[in-house]
Amino acid sequence: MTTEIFIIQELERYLKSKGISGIPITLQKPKEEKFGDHATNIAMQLAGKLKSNPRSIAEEICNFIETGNQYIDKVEIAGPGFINFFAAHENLYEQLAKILLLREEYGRGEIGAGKKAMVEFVSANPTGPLTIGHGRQAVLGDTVANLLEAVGYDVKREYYFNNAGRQMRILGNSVYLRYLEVLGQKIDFPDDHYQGEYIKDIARSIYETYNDSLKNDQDNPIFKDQAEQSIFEDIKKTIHRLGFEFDIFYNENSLYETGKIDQVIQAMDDKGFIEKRDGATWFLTTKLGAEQDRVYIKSTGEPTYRLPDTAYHIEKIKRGFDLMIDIFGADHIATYPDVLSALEVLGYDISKITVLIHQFVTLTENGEVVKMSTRKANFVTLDELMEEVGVDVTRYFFIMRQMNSHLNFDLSLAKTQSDENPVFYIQYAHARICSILSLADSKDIPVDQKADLTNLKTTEETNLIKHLIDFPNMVESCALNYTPHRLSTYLFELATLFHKFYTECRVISDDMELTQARMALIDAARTIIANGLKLLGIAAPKQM
RNA sequence: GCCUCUGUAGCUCAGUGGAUAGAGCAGUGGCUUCCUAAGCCAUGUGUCGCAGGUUCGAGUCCUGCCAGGGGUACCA
Repeated sequence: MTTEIFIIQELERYLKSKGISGIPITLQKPKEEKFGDHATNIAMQLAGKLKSNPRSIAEEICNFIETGNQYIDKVEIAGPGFINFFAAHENLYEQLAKILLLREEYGRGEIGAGKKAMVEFVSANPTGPLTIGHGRQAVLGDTVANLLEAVGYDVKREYYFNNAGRQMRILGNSVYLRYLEVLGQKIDFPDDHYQGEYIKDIARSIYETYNDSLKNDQDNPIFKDQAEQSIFEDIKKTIHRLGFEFDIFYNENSLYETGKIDQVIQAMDDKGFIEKRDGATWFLTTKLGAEQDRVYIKSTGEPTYRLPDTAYHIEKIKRGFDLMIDIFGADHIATYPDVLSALEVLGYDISKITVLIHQFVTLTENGEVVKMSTRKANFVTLDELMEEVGVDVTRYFFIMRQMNSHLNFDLSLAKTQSDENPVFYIQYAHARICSILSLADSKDIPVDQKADLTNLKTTEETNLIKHLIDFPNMVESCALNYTPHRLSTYLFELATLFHKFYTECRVISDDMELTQARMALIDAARTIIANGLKLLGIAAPKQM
């Protein structure tokens, strides 16, 4: 039982006694200390309903609920009718002890227990190395998955890809042309082909194996296949370096092989949403209120992305997930509504599908915008970025901003001023704690599980405790609202509170009781920082 | 044109319909016989793009407008 839960129960008891229902009880954390630890606006919400003024309702509530116990110290009415609750310290200590008991498990929840979730992200076709744009999506997807796991879901990370089609043909031909170049032929390399240096590397490795035996064999699948294999290997290495693995690589091609694509067309036709026109097959989205119809199969016989995507989502639904998350970049914002509406036409429940859109990363270096494109060669790869600034900084930068804001990644700043980065500030708090604990250890002062926590009385100490015990709420809120960036903000604030505590309160002193209590406190802080950083995929170093 | 994201301090950005809108960076000045100064403290900065509306209460929700990003292909 926490103070928060106690307050909510008391307020529910009050509403019940008045025979009121349908009023949501919301607690908020006041920004200022003088307004207590929790506040509710319920009196103001009730004012209209009870035809009374908020302050007198608030007074009635204050008299109704029990105070002076282990949960609430006192209650005050303020402003237009806020009821401010001051948490009893007893409960703070109780929650703090819980952190030390549960350790790595503290912050984990049960909301998703027994449910299966899948997060589909990155999903870049194997035409080139992962770029910084993919990096944001990779970190976002992995962190969302971590958060869902933390609240109990069984989560699969899935990468959907297509190794057929026009782009892949161009990729194969790009390799072929570079291969001819290796053979000393002068070639005319088209603009729409893949310009990157990695294409030349692949061509050279083909030359090393086959010499010039393929020079008149432009259509040999070896060019595309070698490129795909080599590029995919690199992509997997990059992902591994970023600190996670995909559970499933789902090949779009399998949907053709098993006839799933044809089944979608057939089913859509049965519902009357298909029409052949101008040699193409159309999805009649105008029947659903759209401005124009969309092409399913081009006159060349090739499907557009909508068709396989729809088949893929049907498969996802059939695989029995309770929650399906798609993560797309802003350039795909127009692609998913067609897929979802097709699923609805076919009678599938799309309420379990959540589409998260993230905005682009703008890369700047020396104040200038660096344009990124896979086909043109002037991109900075995710690998190069990690090389420059490290994995921890990379992950932190990508997660620290809300996903639908445009992320400005200042490369020169990340390179040259990385020691002023907030991620080091958080890691430093962790390292400092480890340092104190190891010093205590060398003096034969162990962390005592039975330390008397009521010795923690200063403002710095109680502020730190209050923030620490908010961690489970934070994790749950970040997971359910898909706001992973808030976890980074939370950890930054936690580090601030710890550094302030460190400055004001000496941990190891002659007062053994106080020393033990403070060691318990910093041990709890270390645990929360480590748990939080783990969710972000960032290391918690013991020393820096 | 239509759809969509964004607009908050000099810069980069937080901000769950609540109380006097915050942090980092940049600037200035201070703090270390003592557990890591990668730290702490002090100092100043706002037409929350503009105009209406809803509400007891709006940076937050709604409408319109302005500016920027991204879509609006028989590309993905």
